[in-house]
Amino acid sequence: MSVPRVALTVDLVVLTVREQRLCALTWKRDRDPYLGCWSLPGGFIQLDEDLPVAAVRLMDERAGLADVRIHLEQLSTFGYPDRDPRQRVVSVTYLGLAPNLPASSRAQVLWKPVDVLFEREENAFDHRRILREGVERARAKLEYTSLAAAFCPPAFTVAELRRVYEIVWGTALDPRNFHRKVTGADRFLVPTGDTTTRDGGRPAQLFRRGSAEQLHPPMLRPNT
Amino acid sequence: MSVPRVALTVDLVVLTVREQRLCALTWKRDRDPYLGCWSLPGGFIQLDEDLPVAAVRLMDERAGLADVRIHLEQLSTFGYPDRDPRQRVVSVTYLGLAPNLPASSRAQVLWKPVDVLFEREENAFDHRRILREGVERARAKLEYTSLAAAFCPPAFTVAELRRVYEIVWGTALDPRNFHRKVTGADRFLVPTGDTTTRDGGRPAQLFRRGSAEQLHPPMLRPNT
DNA sequence: GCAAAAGTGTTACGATTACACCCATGC
DNA sequence: GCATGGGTGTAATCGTAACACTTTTGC
Repeated sequence: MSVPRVALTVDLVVLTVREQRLCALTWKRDRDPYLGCWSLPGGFIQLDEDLPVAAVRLMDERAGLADVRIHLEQLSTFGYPDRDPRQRVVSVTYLGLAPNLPASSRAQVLWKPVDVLFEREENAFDHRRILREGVERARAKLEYTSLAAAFCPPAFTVAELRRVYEIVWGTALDPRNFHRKVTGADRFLVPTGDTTTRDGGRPAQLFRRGSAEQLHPPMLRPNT
Repeated sequence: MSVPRVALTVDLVVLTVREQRLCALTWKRDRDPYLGCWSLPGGFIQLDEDLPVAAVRLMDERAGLADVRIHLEQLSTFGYPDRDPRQRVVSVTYLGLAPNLPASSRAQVLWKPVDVLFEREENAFDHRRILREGVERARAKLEYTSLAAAFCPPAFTVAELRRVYEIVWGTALDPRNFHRKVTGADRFLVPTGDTTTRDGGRPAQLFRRGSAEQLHPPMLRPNT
């Protein structure tokens, strides 16, 4: 049986919160097509490699985030025929959520605020659309999962967690109600016993992520 | 540049509600591998064809549901190296939700209850896992979208819609609270002006789907 | 009349909101 | 002391769950 074969890439939407903005990891293209435009880090899969394995490998090779335990999940697969002008390329996309870390030391790999990527800079292929899907997935998942903590360092305060929600959603949240809700959610946060004054004011308790993956009840975005 | 190429299939999880059960469309394999086992309808993509286009084409060729306007959305992509014993095949999967219709007249294509497929019958490839993902997606989407109506005929009663929820979720719902909630949800249901006594008892209003895609507020499953 | 299913009213409860208020630190 | 942010208490409101009750048909 002879069947058509296509080239298959894995492309990564890697998000973090840094300097009060939601940022994505970008790769500045140094060859045609789309020379000089930003693209998402990614690459071709190998023939003996499962898709999540390829995503982890490319997170190392292209994003410079090796050995970082970050959340990775599959987004959509894009495959309309002319999305790459050279040949038929189908792309399986993955979403990664990372704490605020330096990216690769390569100048080609940079964190950029997603609003800048959406509004101003020239993008390669259909990567703006893929980025938008990743950002929307992240925004939605903060509501009903504990993934906001994936943007935080190992120990963090309730206010730092709240800032993640506020920055990703772009909305202000009441600090007092937020505190009550996240500390009351089952197995979301585990107190470390330490406190910090790094945010100023009265010392705040430090927490680490609990075992919960789903939030009961969910954190709902205002005005929806 | 030489890159590895893989064969790409689109496989379909097509669900309906018939005879009080949630059913999926199955294809009985007539050749090796997995001769005699059930599989999901699907097939290889063509080189000049977008993925959703291939899904629609296969819905016709393999599922026998041409010209039926059913909801179609992408599920995951599966690609671990040995999922097909013959060659590296990556499968992009789609979920389709259909009203209760006869499938193809081909004996090879049959509606089967999903609980039977999960528990008893021999499945080909990893199609049991794909089916499970489709069923879980459908169950989750009934909560916050208007997709339950995709299982109903063009005009339906509130009780018929409720039975869809009850069968897909496997839980009983209070008919009175359900009625209030769905008729109150913004643009979910539009009265046709007609009534029917096909369910017995007092005549029930007939509705068709409104323009809402998201439900505000959502329909929540009991006990979760 | 009686069974069956449609549809409405009502009350109790749980979660969310808005905001008053107190607490513990740095300076 | 005073500014800053951490954290608790409380009352109004909204949505839901449970269930009594009325309505309209077929037989």
